[in-house]
Amino acid sequence: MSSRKEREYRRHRAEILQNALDLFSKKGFHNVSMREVAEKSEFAVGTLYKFFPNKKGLYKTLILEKAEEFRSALTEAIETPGTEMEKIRRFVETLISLLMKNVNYVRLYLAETRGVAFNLTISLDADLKSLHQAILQKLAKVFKRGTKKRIFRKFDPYLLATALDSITSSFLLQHLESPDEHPFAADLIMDLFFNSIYANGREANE
Amino acid sequence: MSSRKEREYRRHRAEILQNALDLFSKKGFHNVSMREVAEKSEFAVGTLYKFFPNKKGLYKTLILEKAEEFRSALTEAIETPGTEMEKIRRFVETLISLLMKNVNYVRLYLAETRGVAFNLTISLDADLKSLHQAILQKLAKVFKRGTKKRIFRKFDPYLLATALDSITSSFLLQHLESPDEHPFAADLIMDLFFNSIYANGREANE
DNA sequence: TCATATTTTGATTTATAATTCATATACTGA
DNA sequence: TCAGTATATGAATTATAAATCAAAATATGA
Repeated sequence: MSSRKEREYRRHRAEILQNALDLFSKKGFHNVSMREVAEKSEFAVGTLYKFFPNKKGLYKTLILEKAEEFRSALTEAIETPGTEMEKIRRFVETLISLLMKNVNYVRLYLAETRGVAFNLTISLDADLKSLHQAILQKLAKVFKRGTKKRIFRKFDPYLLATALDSITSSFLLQHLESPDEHPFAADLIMDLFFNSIYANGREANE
Repeated sequence: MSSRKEREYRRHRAEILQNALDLFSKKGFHNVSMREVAEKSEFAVGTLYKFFPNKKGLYKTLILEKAEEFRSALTEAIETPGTEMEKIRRFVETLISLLMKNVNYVRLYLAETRGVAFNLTISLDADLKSLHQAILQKLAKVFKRGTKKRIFRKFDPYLLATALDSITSSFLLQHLESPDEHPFAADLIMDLFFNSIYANGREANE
Protein backbone atom coordinates (compact mmCIF):
# COMPACT_ATOMS: atom_id res chain seq x y z
CA MET A 1 0.00 0.00 0.00
CA SER A 2 1.15 3.51 -0.74
CA SER A 3 2.44 5.45 2.20
CA ARG A 4 -0.01 8.30 1.87
CA LYS A 5 -2.96 5.93 1.76
CA GLU A 6 -1.62 4.09 4.73
CA ARG A 7 -1.19 7.28 6.74
CA GLU A 8 -4.65 8.46 5.78
CA TYR A 9 -6.13 5.14 6.80
CA ARG A 10 -4.46 5.36 10.21
CA ARG A 11 -5.66 8.93 10.68
CA HIS A 12 -9.24 8.06 9.83
CA ARG A 13 -9.11 5.05 12.11
CA ALA A 14 -7.77 7.18 14.95
CA GLU A 15 -10.49 9.79 14.39
CA ILE A 16 -13.20 7.18 14.53
CA LEU A 17 -11.74 5.75 17.74
CA GLN A 18 -11.57 9.18 19.32
CA ASN A 19 -15.15 10.05 18.41
CA ALA A 20 -16.37 6.68 19.60
CA LEU A 21 -14.52 7.16 22.88
CA ASP A 22 -16.16 10.53 23.42
CA LEU A 23 -19.60 9.07 22.79
CA PHE A 24 -19.15 5.84 24.75
CA SER A 25 -17.69 7.64 27.73
CA LYS A 26 -20.59 10.04 27.83
CA LYS A 27 -23.46 7.62 27.21
CA GLY A 28 -22.19 4.08 27.67
CA PHE A 29 -21.65 1.40 25.06
CA HIS A 30 -25.27 0.34 24.60
CA ASN A 31 -26.62 3.87 24.38
CA VAL A 32 -24.48 4.79 21.41
CA SER A 33 -25.41 3.55 17.94
CA MET A 34 -23.07 2.94 15.06
CA ARG A 35 -25.07 5.60 13.24
CA GLU A 36 -24.07 8.12 15.90
CA VAL A 37 -20.41 7.18 15.72
CA ALA A 38 -20.59 7.41 11.94
CA GLU A 39 -22.25 10.82 11.98
CA LYS A 40 -19.81 12.24 14.50
CA SER A 41 -16.90 10.94 12.43
CA GLU A 42 -18.46 12.15 9.17
CA PHE A 43 -18.42 8.72 7.59
CA ALA A 44 -21.24 6.48 6.45
CA VAL A 45 -22.20 3.58 8.67
CA GLY A 46 -20.87 1.09 6.17
CA THR A 47 -17.46 2.71 6.23
CA LEU A 48 -17.02 1.97 9.92
CA TYR A 49 -17.22 -1.69 9.03
CA LYS A 50 -14.21 -1.25 6.75
CA PHE A 51 -12.18 -0.32 9.83
CA PHE A 52 -13.67 -2.61 12.46
CA PRO A 53 -15.43 -5.96 12.16
CA ASN A 54 -18.40 -4.85 14.27
CA LYS A 55 -19.43 -2.60 17.13
CA LYS A 56 -17.88 -4.78 19.80
CA GLY A 57 -14.64 -4.93 17.87
CA LEU A 58 -14.54 -1.15 17.69
CA TYR A 59 -15.10 -0.91 21.42
CA LYS A 60 -12.54 -3.55 22.29
CA THR A 61 -9.91 -1.91 20.11
CA LEU A 62 -10.61 1.40 21.75
CA ILE A 63 -10.28 0.10 25.27
CA LEU A 64 -7.26 -2.09 24.71
CA GLU A 65 -5.16 0.30 22.65
CA LYS A 66 -5.46 3.01 25.28
CA ALA A 67 -4.91 0.53 28.10
CA GLU A 68 -1.70 -0.48 26.40
CA GLU A 69 -0.66 3.19 26.28
CA PHE A 70 -1.25 3.43 30.03
CA ARG A 71 0.56 0.19 30.72
CA SER A 72 3.56 1.25 28.73
CA ALA A 73 3.86 4.71 30.29
CA LEU A 74 3.39 3.41 33.82
CA THR A 75 5.83 0.56 33.33
CA GLU A 76 8.45 3.00 32.15
CA ALA A 77 7.79 5.21 35.17
CA ILE A 78 8.33 2.28 37.49
CA GLU A 79 11.32 0.78 35.70
CA THR A 80 13.36 3.91 35.23
CA PRO A 81 16.23 3.50 37.72
CA GLY A 82 15.98 5.22 41.07
CA THR A 83 15.15 4.67 44.72
CA GLU A 84 11.84 3.07 45.68
CA MET A 85 10.43 6.44 46.72
CA GLU A 86 11.47 7.96 43.42
CA LYS A 87 9.82 5.18 41.48
CA ILE A 88 6.62 5.46 43.44
CA ARG A 89 6.51 9.20 43.04
CA ARG A 90 7.16 8.90 39.32
CA PHE A 91 4.36 6.36 39.12
CA VAL A 92 1.93 8.75 40.81
CA GLU A 93 2.99 11.66 38.65
CA THR A 94 2.68 9.63 35.47
CA LEU A 95 -0.68 8.25 36.52
CA ILE A 96 -1.98 11.74 37.31
CA SER A 97 -0.86 13.02 33.97
CA LEU A 98 -2.39 10.08 32.11
CA LEU A 99 -5.66 10.40 34.02
CA MET A 100 -5.92 14.12 33.37
CA LYS A 101 -5.22 13.73 29.67
CA ASN A 102 -7.72 10.89 29.30
CA VAL A 103 -10.63 11.72 31.51
CA ASN A 104 -13.16 10.31 29.08
CA TYR A 105 -11.28 7.09 28.86
CA VAL A 106 -10.92 6.78 32.62
CA ARG A 107 -14.66 6.48 33.09
CA LEU A 108 -14.92 3.65 30.61
CA TYR A 109 -11.90 2.00 32.16
CA LEU A 110 -13.28 2.21 35.68
CA ALA A 111 -16.57 0.79 34.52
CA GLU A 112 -14.76 -2.18 33.05
CA THR A 113 -12.32 -2.83 35.86
CA ARG A 114 -14.34 -1.80 38.89
CA GLY A 115 -18.00 -2.11 38.15
CA VAL A 116 -20.10 -4.52 36.15
CA ALA A 117 -18.25 -5.42 33.03
CA PHE A 118 -20.32 -4.81 29.97
CA ASN A 119 -19.31 -8.35 29.36
CA LEU A 120 -19.08 -7.86 25.65
CA THR A 121 -16.72 -10.73 25.64
CA ILE A 122 -15.25 -12.49 28.56
CA SER A 123 -11.95 -11.91 26.80
CA LEU A 124 -11.99 -8.13 26.98
CA ASP A 125 -12.77 -8.18 30.64
CA ALA A 126 -9.97 -10.65 31.28
CA ASP A 127 -7.43 -8.87 29.08
CA LEU A 128 -8.10 -5.57 30.72
CA LYS A 129 -7.96 -6.92 34.23
CA SER A 130 -4.68 -8.63 33.52
CA LEU A 131 -3.16 -5.47 32.06
CA HIS A 132 -4.25 -3.60 35.17
CA GLN A 133 -2.93 -6.30 37.44
CA ALA A 134 0.37 -6.41 35.60
CA ILE A 135 0.93 -2.77 36.45
CA LEU A 136 -0.11 -3.26 40.07
CA GLN A 137 2.25 -6.24 40.28
CA LYS A 138 5.15 -4.10 39.10
CA LEU A 139 4.29 -1.41 41.60
CA ALA A 140 3.89 -4.03 44.31
CA LYS A 141 7.45 -5.19 43.63
CA VAL A 142 8.71 -1.69 44.35
CA PHE A 143 6.86 -1.68 47.66
CA LYS A 144 8.22 -5.12 48.45
CA ARG A 145 11.77 -4.00 47.79
CA GLY A 146 11.19 -0.92 49.95
CA THR A 147 9.97 -3.12 52.77
CA LYS A 148 13.03 -5.39 52.45
CA LYS A 149 15.22 -2.30 52.71
CA ARG A 150 13.33 -1.33 55.87
CA ILE A 151 12.06 1.87 54.32
CA PHE A 152 8.45 0.78 54.75
CA ARG A 153 6.65 -1.14 57.43
CA LYS A 154 5.40 -4.60 56.60
CA PHE A 155 2.21 -4.54 54.57
CA ASP A 156 0.87 -6.72 51.78
CA PRO A 157 2.70 -4.94 48.93
CA TYR A 158 -0.03 -5.68 46.42
CA LEU A 159 -2.61 -4.04 48.66
CA LEU A 160 -0.36 -1.01 49.01
CA ALA A 161 -0.23 -0.75 45.25
CA THR A 162 -3.99 -1.16 45.03
CA ALA A 163 -4.56 1.50 47.63
CA LEU A 164 -2.30 4.05 45.98
CA ASP A 165 -3.90 3.38 42.61
CA SER A 166 -7.45 3.61 43.88
CA ILE A 167 -6.86 6.73 45.95
CA THR A 168 -5.41 8.44 42.91
CA SER A 169 -8.31 7.70 40.65
CA SER A 170 -10.94 8.51 43.26
CA PHE A 171 -9.22 11.85 43.90
CA LEU A 172 -9.35 12.53 40.19
CA LEU A 173 -13.09 11.93 40.17
CA GLN A 174 -13.55 14.27 43.12
CA HIS A 175 -11.37 16.85 41.47
CA LEU A 176 -13.47 16.68 38.32
CA GLU A 177 -16.68 17.25 40.30
CA SER A 178 -15.34 20.44 41.87
CA PRO A 179 -11.82 21.39 40.79
CA ASP A 180 -11.52 24.37 43.12
CA GLU A 181 -12.59 22.56 46.24
CA HIS A 182 -10.63 19.35 45.74
CA PRO A 183 -7.00 19.63 44.66
CA PHE A 184 -5.39 16.87 42.64
CA ALA A 185 -1.63 16.80 42.96
CA ALA A 186 1.11 14.24 43.44
CA ASP A 187 2.38 15.95 46.61
CA LEU A 188 -0.94 15.70 48.36
CA ILE A 189 -1.44 12.07 47.40
CA MET A 190 2.08 11.10 48.46
CA ASP A 191 1.76 12.91 51.77
CA LEU A 192 -1.63 11.44 52.55
CA PHE A 193 -0.54 8.00 51.53
CA PHE A 194 2.86 7.74 53.18
CA ASN A 195 2.68 9.88 56.27
CA SER A 196 0.57 9.30 59.31
CA ILE A 197 -2.77 11.00 59.40
CA TYR A 198 -2.35 11.61 63.11
CA ALA A 199 -1.18 15.00 64.22
CA ASN A 200 2.43 15.19 65.37
CA GLY A 201 3.04 13.44 68.62
CA ARG A 202 0.29 10.84 68.39
CA GLU A 203 0.85 7.56 66.67
CA ALA A 204 -0.95 4.77 68.47
CA ASN A 205 -4.43 3.85 67.40
CA GLU A 206 -6.64 3.49 70.44
CA MET B 1 -55.90 -4.57 50.89
CA SER B 2 -55.78 -7.67 53.01
CA SER B 3 -52.63 -8.11 55.04
CA ARG B 4 -51.79 -11.51 53.63
CA LYS B 5 -52.11 -10.24 50.06
CA GLU B 6 -50.05 -7.25 50.93
CA ARG B 7 -47.33 -9.41 52.46
CA GLU B 8 -47.35 -11.74 49.48
CA TYR B 9 -47.10 -8.82 47.10
CA ARG B 10 -44.07 -7.47 48.98
CA ARG B 11 -42.42 -10.89 49.02
CA HIS B 12 -42.89 -11.37 45.29
CA ARG B 13 -41.61 -7.89 44.62
CA ALA B 14 -38.54 -8.53 46.76
CA GLU B 15 -37.89 -11.83 44.98
CA ILE B 16 -38.02 -10.20 41.59
CA LEU B 17 -35.64 -7.47 42.74
CA GLN B 18 -33.20 -10.02 44.12
CA ASN B 19 -33.22 -12.11 40.95
CA ALA B 20 -32.86 -9.04 38.80
CA LEU B 21 -29.92 -7.89 40.93
CA ASP B 22 -28.19 -11.24 40.50
CA LEU B 23 -28.62 -11.10 36.74
CA PHE B 24 -27.76 -7.42 36.27
CA SER B 25 -24.67 -7.68 38.44
CA LYS B 26 -23.43 -10.65 36.47
CA LYS B 27 -24.21 -9.48 32.95
CA GLY B 28 -24.97 -5.78 33.04
CA PHE B 29 -28.29 -4.02 32.49
CA HIS B 30 -28.40 -4.24 28.72
CA ASN B 31 -27.43 -7.89 28.56
CA VAL B 32 -30.34 -9.06 30.66
CA SER B 33 -33.81 -9.29 29.15
CA MET B 34 -37.10 -8.99 30.97
CA ARG B 35 -37.77 -12.54 29.80
CA GLU B 36 -34.70 -13.70 31.74
CA VAL B 37 -35.72 -11.86 34.88
CA ALA B 38 -39.21 -13.32 34.52
CA GLU B 39 -37.94 -16.88 34.05
CA LYS B 40 -35.57 -16.65 36.99
CA SER B 41 -38.36 -15.31 39.17
CA GLU B 42 -40.86 -17.87 37.86
CA PHE B 43 -43.31 -15.26 36.70
CA ALA B 44 -44.56 -14.39 33.25
CA VAL B 45 -43.10 -11.35 31.55
CA GLY B 46 -46.36 -9.49 31.85
CA THR B 47 -46.42 -9.98 35.59
CA LEU B 48 -43.22 -8.01 36.02
CA TYR B 49 -45.08 -5.05 34.63
CA LYS B 50 -47.58 -5.32 37.46
CA PHE B 51 -44.73 -4.60 39.86
CA PHE B 52 -42.66 -2.12 37.90
CA PRO B 53 -43.59 0.31 35.12
CA ASN B 54 -40.77 -0.89 32.85
CA LYS B 55 -37.25 -2.30 32.79
CA LYS B 56 -35.60 0.97 33.71
CA GLY B 57 -38.01 1.41 36.59
CA LEU B 58 -37.14 -2.03 37.89
CA TYR B 59 -33.45 -1.23 37.70
CA LYS B 60 -33.79 2.16 39.33
CA THR B 61 -35.85 0.75 42.18
CA LEU B 62 -33.25 -1.93 42.71
CA ILE B 63 -30.34 0.45 42.85
CA LEU B 64 -32.00 3.11 44.95
CA GLU B 65 -33.61 0.87 47.56
CA LYS B 66 -30.31 -0.82 48.32
CA ALA B 67 -28.44 2.49 48.26
CA GLU B 68 -30.88 3.76 50.84
CA GLU B 69 -30.13 0.70 52.99
CA PHE B 70 -26.41 1.52 52.78
CA ARG B 71 -26.97 5.17 53.51
CA SER B 72 -29.08 4.43 56.52
CA ALA B 73 -26.68 1.87 58.03
CA LEU B 74 -23.62 4.05 57.43
CA THR B 75 -25.29 7.15 58.78
CA GLU B 76 -26.17 5.30 61.95
CA ALA B 77 -22.58 4.09 62.26
CA ILE B 78 -21.31 7.64 62.02
CA GLU B 79 -23.93 9.25 64.20
CA THR B 80 -23.84 6.85 67.12
CA PRO B 81 -22.09 8.82 69.87
CA GLY B 82 -18.39 8.25 70.44
CA THR B 83 -14.97 9.68 69.73
CA GLU B 84 -13.95 10.51 66.17
CA MET B 85 -11.78 7.38 65.99
CA GLU B 86 -14.65 5.25 67.21
CA LYS B 87 -16.97 6.71 64.63
CA ILE B 88 -14.50 6.16 61.83
CA ARG B 89 -13.80 2.60 62.89
CA ARG B 90 -17.52 1.88 63.14
CA PHE B 91 -17.95 3.33 59.68
CA VAL B 92 -15.28 1.03 58.25
CA GLU B 93 -16.68 -2.01 60.03
CA THR B 94 -20.20 -1.27 58.86
CA LEU B 95 -19.03 -0.64 55.31
CA ILE B 96 -17.09 -3.90 55.26
CA SER B 97 -20.07 -5.82 56.50
CA LEU B 98 -22.40 -4.19 53.96
CA LEU B 99 -19.96 -4.77 51.12
CA MET B 100 -19.48 -8.42 52.03
CA LYS B 101 -23.22 -9.04 52.29
CA ASN B 102 -23.93 -7.30 48.99
CA VAL B 103 -21.11 -8.17 46.67
CA ASN B 104 -23.40 -8.39 43.66
CA TYR B 105 -24.83 -5.01 44.38
CA VAL B 106 -21.42 -3.43 44.88
CA ARG B 107 -20.43 -4.07 41.30
CA LEU B 108 -23.54 -2.38 39.99
CA TYR B 109 -23.05 0.47 42.42
CA LEU B 110 -19.42 1.03 41.44
CA ALA B 111 -20.37 1.00 37.79
CA GLU B 112 -22.91 3.74 38.45
CA THR B 113 -20.85 5.90 40.76
CA ARG B 114 -17.36 5.40 39.42
CA GLY B 115 -17.52 4.40 35.79
CA VAL B 116 -19.72 5.34 32.89
CA ALA B 117 -23.23 5.68 34.12
CA PHE B 118 -25.61 3.58 32.13
CA ASN B 119 -27.34 6.88 31.94
CA LEU B 120 -30.75 5.29 32.04
CA THR B 121 -31.94 8.55 33.35
CA ILE B 122 -29.92 11.49 34.39
CA SER B 123 -31.97 11.34 37.55
CA LEU B 124 -30.75 7.94 38.74
CA ASP B 125 -27.18 8.95 38.25
CA ALA B 126 -27.72 12.18 40.13
CA ASP B 127 -29.74 10.60 42.94
CA LEU B 128 -27.15 7.94 43.50
CA LYS B 129 -24.23 10.32 43.46
CA SER B 130 -25.93 12.56 45.94
CA LEU B 131 -26.68 9.66 48.28
CA HIS B 132 -23.03 8.65 48.07
CA GLN B 133 -21.87 12.20 48.61
CA ALA B 134 -24.19 12.64 51.55
CA ILE B 135 -22.45 9.77 53.31
CA LEU B 136 -19.00 11.08 52.44
CA GLN B 137 -20.03 14.51 53.73
CA LYS B 138 -21.04 13.02 57.07
CA LEU B 139 -17.77 11.13 57.30
CA ALA B 140 -15.89 14.25 56.28
CA LYS B 141 -17.45 16.09 59.22
CA VAL B 142 -16.01 13.52 61.59
CA PHE B 143 -12.57 14.04 60.09
CA LYS B 144 -13.02 17.78 60.32
CA ARG B 145 -13.92 17.56 63.98
CA GLY B 146 -10.91 15.29 64.58
CA THR B 147 -8.67 17.85 62.96
CA LYS B 148 -10.11 20.65 65.08
CA LYS B 149 -9.38 18.56 68.15
CA ARG B 150 -5.81 18.16 66.90
CA ILE B 151 -6.15 14.40 66.61
CA PHE B 152 -5.44 14.52 62.88
CA ARG B 153 -3.13 16.60 60.77
CA LYS B 154 -4.68 19.11 58.41
CA PHE B 155 -6.05 17.52 55.28
CA ASP B 156 -9.07 18.23 53.13
CA PRO B 157 -11.57 16.23 55.22
CA TYR B 158 -13.68 15.33 52.22
CA LEU B 159 -10.68 13.82 50.48
CA LEU B 160 -9.87 11.83 53.59
CA ALA B 161 -13.39 10.42 53.52
CA THR B 162 -13.08 9.67 49.81
CA ALA B 163 -9.76 7.93 50.31
CA LEU B 164 -11.00 5.74 53.14
CA ASP B 165 -14.10 4.82 51.18
CA SER B 166 -12.24 4.02 47.98
CA ILE B 167 -9.50 2.00 49.69
CA THR B 168 -12.13 -0.09 51.38
CA SER B 169 -14.01 -0.96 48.23
CA SER B 170 -10.88 -1.59 46.20
CA PHE B 171 -9.63 -3.94 48.93
CA LEU B 172 -12.91 -5.78 48.76
CA LEU B 173 -12.48 -6.29 45.03
CA GLN B 174 -8.95 -7.60 45.56
CA HIS B 175 -10.16 -9.84 48.31
CA LEU B 176 -12.84 -11.29 46.05
CA GLU B 177 -10.26 -12.07 43.35
CA SER B 178 -8.12 -14.09 45.72
CA PRO B 179 -9.47 -14.30 49.26
CA ASP B 180 -6.48 -16.18 50.68
CA GLU B 181 -3.85 -13.83 49.33
CA HIS B 182 -5.53 -10.55 50.12
CA PRO B 183 -7.10 -10.12 53.55
CA PHE B 184 -10.06 -7.82 54.06
CA ALA B 185 -10.39 -6.59 57.61
CA ALA B 186 -11.12 -3.34 59.41
CA ASP B 187 -7.86 -3.53 61.40
CA LEU B 188 -5.72 -3.67 58.30
CA ILE B 189 -7.54 -0.83 56.61
CA MET B 190 -7.42 1.37 59.70
CA ASP B 191 -3.71 0.71 60.22
CA LEU B 192 -2.82 1.33 56.61
CA PHE B 193 -4.94 4.42 56.47
CA PHE B 194 -4.02 6.14 59.71
CA ASN B 195 -0.46 5.13 60.46
CA SER B 196 2.61 6.03 58.49
CA ILE B 197 3.72 3.60 55.90
CA TYR B 198 7.32 4.35 56.77
CA ALA B 199 9.13 1.95 59.02
CA ASN B 200 9.63 3.15 62.61
CA GLY B 201 12.06 5.98 62.89
CA ARG B 202 11.56 7.48 59.46
CA GLU B 203 8.90 10.08 58.87
CA ALA B 204 10.16 12.68 56.41
CA ASN B 205 9.39 12.19 52.76
CA GLU B 206 12.54 12.70 50.74
C1' DT C 1 -10.32 11.83 -21.56
C1' DC C 2 -12.08 7.52 -20.34
C1' DA C 3 -12.19 2.58 -18.80
C1' DT C 4 -11.28 0.18 -14.76
C1' DA C 5 -10.50 -0.49 -9.98
C1' DT C 6 -11.21 1.09 -5.41
C1' DT C 7 -13.75 3.15 -1.82
C1' DT C 8 -17.87 5.10 0.23
C1' DT C 9 -22.60 5.30 0.79
C1' DG C 10 -27.05 4.66 3.31
C1' DA C 11 -31.56 2.34 2.37
C1' DT C 12 -32.79 -2.24 3.27
C1' DT C 13 -32.60 -6.44 5.79
C1' DT C 14 -32.34 -8.93 9.98
C1' DA C 15 -32.19 -9.73 14.75
C1' DT C 16 -33.37 -8.75 19.29
C1' DA C 17 -35.90 -7.53 23.06
C1' DA C 18 -39.31 -4.20 25.45
C1' DT C 19 -44.03 -3.69 26.10
C1' DT C 20 -48.97 -4.68 25.47
C1' DC C 21 -53.37 -6.81 26.08
C1' DA C 22 -56.89 -10.39 24.94
C1' DT C 23 -57.37 -14.60 27.11
C1' DA C 24 -56.84 -18.00 30.77
C1' DT C 25 -56.49 -18.95 35.49
C1' DA C 26 -57.24 -18.35 40.31
C1' DC C 27 -59.54 -16.44 44.08
C1' DT C 28 -63.63 -14.75 46.90
C1' DG C 29 -67.78 -14.53 49.19
C1' DA C 30 -72.69 -15.77 48.76
C1' DT D 1 -71.10 -24.68 43.71
C1' DC D 2 -70.88 -20.74 41.06
C1' DA D 3 -70.96 -15.81 39.37
C1' DG D 4 -68.13 -12.20 39.54
C1' DT D 5 -63.72 -10.09 40.37
C1' DA D 6 -58.85 -9.92 40.44
C1' DT D 7 -54.57 -11.57 38.86
C1' DA D 8 -51.30 -13.95 35.75
C1' DT D 9 -50.07 -15.34 31.26
C1' DG D 10 -47.25 -15.25 27.00
C1' DA D 11 -48.11 -14.73 21.92
C1' DA D 12 -48.32 -10.79 19.16
C1' DT D 13 -46.99 -6.07 18.41
C1' DT D 14 -43.69 -2.50 18.15
C1' DA D 15 -39.36 -0.26 18.42
C1' DT D 16 -34.59 -0.08 17.91
C1' DA D 17 -30.31 -0.64 16.07
C1' DA D 18 -26.62 -3.80 14.10
C1' DA D 19 -24.93 -5.39 9.92
C1' DT D 20 -25.21 -5.94 4.81
C1' DC D 21 -24.47 -4.98 0.02
C1' DA D 22 -26.06 -3.10 -4.54
C1' DA D 23 -25.39 1.25 -6.33
C1' DA D 24 -22.90 5.67 -6.48
C1' DA D 25 -18.85 8.28 -6.05
C1' DT D 26 -14.12 8.72 -6.40
C1' DA D 27 -9.38 7.62 -7.67
C1' DT D 28 -5.96 5.72 -10.87
C1' DG D 29 -3.18 5.45 -14.76
C1' DA D 30 -3.05 4.59 -19.76
